[in-house]
Amino acid sequence: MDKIKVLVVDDHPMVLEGMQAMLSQIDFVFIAGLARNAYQAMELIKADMPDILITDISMPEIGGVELAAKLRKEYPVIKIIAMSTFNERSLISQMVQQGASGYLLKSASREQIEEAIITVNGNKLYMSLELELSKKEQDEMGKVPMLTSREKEVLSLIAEGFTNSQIAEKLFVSPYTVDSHRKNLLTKFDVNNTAGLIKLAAKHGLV
Amino acid sequence: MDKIKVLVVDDHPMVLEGMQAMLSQIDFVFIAGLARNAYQAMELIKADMPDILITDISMPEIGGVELAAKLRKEYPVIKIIAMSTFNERSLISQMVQQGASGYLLKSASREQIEEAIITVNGNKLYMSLELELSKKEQDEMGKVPMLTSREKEVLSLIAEGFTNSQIAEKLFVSPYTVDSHRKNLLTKFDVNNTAGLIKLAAKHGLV
DNA sequence: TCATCAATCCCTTTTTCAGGGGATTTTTTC
DNA sequence: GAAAAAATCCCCTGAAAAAGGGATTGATGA
Repeated sequence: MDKIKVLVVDDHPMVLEGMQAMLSQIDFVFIAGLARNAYQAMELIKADMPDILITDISMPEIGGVELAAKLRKEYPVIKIIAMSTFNERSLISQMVQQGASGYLLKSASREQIEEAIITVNGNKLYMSLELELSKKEQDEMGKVPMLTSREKEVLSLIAEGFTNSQIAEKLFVSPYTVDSHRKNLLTKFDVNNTAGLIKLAAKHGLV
Repeated sequence: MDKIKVLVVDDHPMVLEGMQAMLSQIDFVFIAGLARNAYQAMELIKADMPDILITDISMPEIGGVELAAKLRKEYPVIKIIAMSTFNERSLISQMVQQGASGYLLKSASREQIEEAIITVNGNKLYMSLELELSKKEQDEMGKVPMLTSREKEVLSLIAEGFTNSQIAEKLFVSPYTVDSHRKNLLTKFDVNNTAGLIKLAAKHGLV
């Protein structure tokens, strides 16, 4: 078969170099280019359409999520593999929503990268093993209730250390209201104190 | 002059490959070896003493801090450059205490790595530019009081969501004692509630 | 040896939070 | 247009945390 054309986007030179080194060890992969940001990536795509784009999630200016959104509209053929460090798991769902077909951790081995490329090229979803760890975690992900927009606001203010009445002032509502939101969060997510709420905020990328 | 012998330790293959690629572009550097963990590193050091060791801070089993401590005792001649991602800044002081002469971010460019090696080889301290950002931050770092070992224990338990009396049980002390530690933390670090304490715990890598 | 500091323990008052119960009004959604 | 969901507001109780005070022991170090 033809070689699979892969484009890599990451703002860290070390990751870019590492990716290049590892991809060049895979014989069915052709490195279509290396980009340090979304703009460069768009140019390279225009010049030479890749089959797969491997992109970091968090980059300055235009992040991976935005880039994926753009590509889905303009070049829906390109498959996207998102890359992130361990501590950015909360962004997975966002990325998948934006049409990413794969998810790699930056701690991935050459074998995992290879597997991801093959899987995604075969129009299947690839999830890094470390990501789909325990069934428990998956279940938890599945049953995580949605945060309403107001709850997000309140939760992030709680995480910043404001008291109910301070939050009430900021949002121009009664302290009772804020307390209601707080209590809803406690019951909805089955935690029982502020510490739990802050963990929650972290999980949802509100800190 | 002779080439500088550099050994790299990191558990992420991608970083290792990236480092190798970038270091091989520096003509005065000889790559003494690449290790995926502290054990491998110790073996490679025994076989062929490097001038400089570049090590990740957070690795499974034996972390960079422990490795640095070991090397300082057994091979005090080896200079150490610590490497970390952005979000592990709190560990800098620990690393420097353990004798690290340099600090690099994983987002470093080839030029920065080169500079770090030259600086450290000349027996000077190298700090990544991004790390010495604002004076404000540095000042804050400077005036951050130390955590005693007991305070660390208490703080991490607070961050896990335990109440004072639960913590008291775990540590076999009176709830009053736990409360004292809590109050000391609040005043020492100038925060005023649990949310602030948890941020603190995060800053110190206790979560 | 004296001072300092970590770690321990005790008490009180005020504020905030957790958990329980409701109710009303918008805003979505079917 | 009716039903469901989100956002708002209110009250009460008991538990926990915040903020203030102080005291004792033991180790460390100047």
